[in-house]
Amino acid sequence: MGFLRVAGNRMAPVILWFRRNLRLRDNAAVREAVETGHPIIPVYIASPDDAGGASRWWLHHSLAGLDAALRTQGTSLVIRSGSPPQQLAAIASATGADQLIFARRLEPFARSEERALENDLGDALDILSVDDSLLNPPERVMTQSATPYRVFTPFYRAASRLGEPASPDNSLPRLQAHEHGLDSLPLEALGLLPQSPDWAGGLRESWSPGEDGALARLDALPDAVLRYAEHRDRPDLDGTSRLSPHLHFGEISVRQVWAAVRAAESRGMAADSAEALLRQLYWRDFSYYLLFHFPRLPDAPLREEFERFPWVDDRELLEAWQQGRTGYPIVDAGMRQLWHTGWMHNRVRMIAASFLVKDLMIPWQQGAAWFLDTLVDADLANNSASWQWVAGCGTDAAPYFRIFNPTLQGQKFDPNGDYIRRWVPELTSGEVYPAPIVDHAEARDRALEAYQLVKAAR
DNA sequence: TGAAATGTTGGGGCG
DNA sequence: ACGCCCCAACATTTC
Repeated sequence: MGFLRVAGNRMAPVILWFRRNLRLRDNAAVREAVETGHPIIPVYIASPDDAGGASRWWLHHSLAGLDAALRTQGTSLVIRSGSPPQQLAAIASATGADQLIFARRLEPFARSEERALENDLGDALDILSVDDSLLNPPERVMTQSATPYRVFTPFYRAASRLGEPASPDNSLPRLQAHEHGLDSLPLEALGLLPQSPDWAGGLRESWSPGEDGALARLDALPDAVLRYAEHRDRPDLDGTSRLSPHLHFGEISVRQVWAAVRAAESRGMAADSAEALLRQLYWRDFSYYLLFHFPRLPDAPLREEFERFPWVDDRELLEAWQQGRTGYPIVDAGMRQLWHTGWMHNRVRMIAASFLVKDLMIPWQQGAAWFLDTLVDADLANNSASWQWVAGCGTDAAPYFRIFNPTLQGQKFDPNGDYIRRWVPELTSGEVYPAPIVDHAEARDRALEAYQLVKAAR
């Protein structure tokens, strides 16, 4: 494309629509916008999935960080709410912009947004959507018979054969500002922060949202996950990357994470740890892949026979689980860590989820909804795929009869009890701790019995 | 990226 | 010395 810097700069501006890619470095949409040589109007439009209390808190700070970074370059983020086609059309007609650039998203509502955009604005605007969020776009990994994979391992093999991702471009791009005079909502107007009460104290202590915070976490990666293969299942040890919320909001790219792992490997991180960590990135790809190919993933079981599973709708038990008073220390510790910090160790997520779905037989969708509301890394694809996996109704092999014993899991993965004592202080303080709300052995039998109905219906 | 039930083996106590 | 039993350790099967 010709690059002409016209005196006085009368070139039509480009709209750069930020979505779940709230960073400047190694951002394909930013790169495309910069390469046009045209002035850029950075835009964010409040979206229906700006949902979930903890996630909204994060989003506020991530947007604030992006806006601050843009302001150091003499521009700023135009913040709107409403339907993207309407808002973007209004911006285009007010500024004479003739091009729109954004990173593609894979969630069902986002895809229909993008279709509407193409329909409504495709004639007036040159629309460029780029693949940027995954190692591989979801269409690229298919079976021989051109159907989507349903099981992780074959997916992983096929995706790995496509090679490693490109090296990230970690330089800070320069965005040419455009004098647009557009209205922008103050960030506060989006109402993303908790008001009264302000429950975000634990979140503030635990996290630094935004691209700077993400890069700091990435810098800490080599130390944090040096022994990932041995430590990743130990909630008492702090051996995971804690990158999930940064990745969810696109404050860093998957390529940057990949490169950081490879770099750590070349400086002494064991190969098995590096591989295990990279494998997690493929799990993330797989979740989005499943959501793309099976858009009902968030609400309907992929194994249809589970529609007849006799789930129990019990508000009191659900609340006991949510509030961390099930009487099972490892479960309660996890649920309290979640409530306090907006995050839960992955091993404990599996244990807590298994308890809800199998011991209490409460529908997995209710657990998924709670996680979406309380996790700072709340992510429709990862959350839906993981809950279906735990519930045994997903495509992957996690048979329903695999039932976690919360006591054994605690002994195995929190052998000294450090984790449970940290989050359930009454265990040591002598305060009253609830008796188990169900007997695990009985609950297990009941769940297996219920599973017979599903099997018989198959 | 389970756990419990059931089966098998082998060492050691003991009559 | 030998067979019998107990039971822990490990393996396999089942849910």
